[in-house]
Amino acid sequence: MSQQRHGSTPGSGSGNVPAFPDLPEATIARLPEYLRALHNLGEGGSDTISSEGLAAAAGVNSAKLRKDLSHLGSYGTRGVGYDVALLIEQIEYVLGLDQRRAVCLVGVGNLGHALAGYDGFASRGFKIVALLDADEAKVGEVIHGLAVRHIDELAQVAVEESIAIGVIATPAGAAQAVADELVAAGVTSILNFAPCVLSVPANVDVRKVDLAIELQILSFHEHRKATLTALPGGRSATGAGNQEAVGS
Amino acid sequence: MSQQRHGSTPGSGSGNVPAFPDLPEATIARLPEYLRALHNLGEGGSDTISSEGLAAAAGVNSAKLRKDLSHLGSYGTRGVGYDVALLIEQIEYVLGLDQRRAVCLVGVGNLGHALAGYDGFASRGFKIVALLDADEAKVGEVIHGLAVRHIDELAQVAVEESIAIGVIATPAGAAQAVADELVAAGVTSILNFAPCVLSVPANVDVRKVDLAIELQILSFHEHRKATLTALPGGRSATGAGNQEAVGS
DNA sequence: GTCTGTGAACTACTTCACAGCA
DNA sequence: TGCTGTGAAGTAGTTCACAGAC
Repeated sequence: MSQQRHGSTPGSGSGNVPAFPDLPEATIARLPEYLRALHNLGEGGSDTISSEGLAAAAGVNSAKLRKDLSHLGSYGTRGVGYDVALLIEQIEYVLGLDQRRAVCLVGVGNLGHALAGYDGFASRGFKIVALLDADEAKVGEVIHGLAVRHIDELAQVAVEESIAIGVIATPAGAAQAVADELVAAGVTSILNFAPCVLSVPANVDVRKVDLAIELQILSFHEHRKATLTALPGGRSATGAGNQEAVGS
Repeated sequence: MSQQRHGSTPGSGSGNVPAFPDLPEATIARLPEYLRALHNLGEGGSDTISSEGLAAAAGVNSAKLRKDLSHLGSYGTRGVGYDVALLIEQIEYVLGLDQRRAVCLVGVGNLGHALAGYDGFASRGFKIVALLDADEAKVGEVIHGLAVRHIDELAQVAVEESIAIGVIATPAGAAQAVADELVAAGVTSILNFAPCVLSVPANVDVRKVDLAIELQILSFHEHRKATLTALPGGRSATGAGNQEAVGS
């Protein structure tokens, strides 16, 4: 959150590895969107794309896009645009997508089941390599080609499969215990679908997705729109912000 | 961020409807968290809770919580804390949860199937009242007590069931067409799980959840942590932000 | 002329620190 | 005294507008 420094070398001019850019959180959250848009454009055969065009494809304004990309370094050409292939490569590098990251999923209930088979993970470089559950009745069940193992095997699985990211899809009551076990097993990134706050050490990153919260936020806006249009001085229904994207 | 006025009457002394508070987006996104924490506390039997206590339960700091709640009005007592029941009622009112909002889900594939059965919706006041899909093979299938109907019936369903929120869980290629149909049917809030940008009129609110993006953000942080600890001058793994919550 | 990269202005959000009420 | 509510200060993020490379 503090200073932002782009691609140039850091103080202690070290090797050939580009210094790791210190990107604003908001930028990081948008890079995956740009990447997806670029992949779509790449399939369309374009070699280069203007900030205006890419911004439109990603649903942001062009000034924001240019500033975001400028944090990665200069990969555009003035008067021309950005080289699609080069930019894809660069964003994938920064996001760490050039290395395959193994994911384990804990909790194979209703939601976990769907996540286990979600195409979007595999198609974007993430592979679920282990399914775990506390319920003995589920252990052994094969879901999308992977057998469910018992949660007690977590530590062993984490080592065997070099788990990078743990996904928690258990009920809220079990989530903290699972998080503790993930942390103990050396996992430092957690995606939490359980509706609860997790407490973890400072070096562990947690992201939370709560589907009901999203609906509640929409509900607020419905309520707001209804109230404003019903009010005497109410202006036309053309409200404030729409198209809020998720991401901290 | 203009005026904040609590439950009392608005300027143009109209009816008994309290003026609708103009809350910052960031605050809105946190209200559901506070609500969940309050419900947990309420079950524990507490009548009042301090900002410190509620903040801890919701995973934020207490100054932020107090400022957020102050936007709703004064529902705390200095020297004591907040009345749990009163605060729950107030937050539910603002979020529009006192009226039941009907949800329709379009796309009953892998993910849609899970969403149809997701407990978290029902338990927090949202009822999925219709399932729709373009695939004739799926039409008629009963999922969690609800029969799948054909997407062409959308307009009819929207009226019959007074749909307030549409959830899109189709593949990316179909999402824009579905969004257009939802808008045409008068739906003004959309939750989009498809990995694509939707374009909608200004009065329609869209929120997007992209599960792969969440993983990519975590991947970035994994990459960052790995790079920093590997660097000569690398500081200890105790990184910057963790526990990022989703929400714009 | 075109379109990127970026200082500067602006807006939104967070945190501090304390006045003031119970 | 204890704790809320809130101005003021600080920080992060966005948008503008234009210099400068192609």
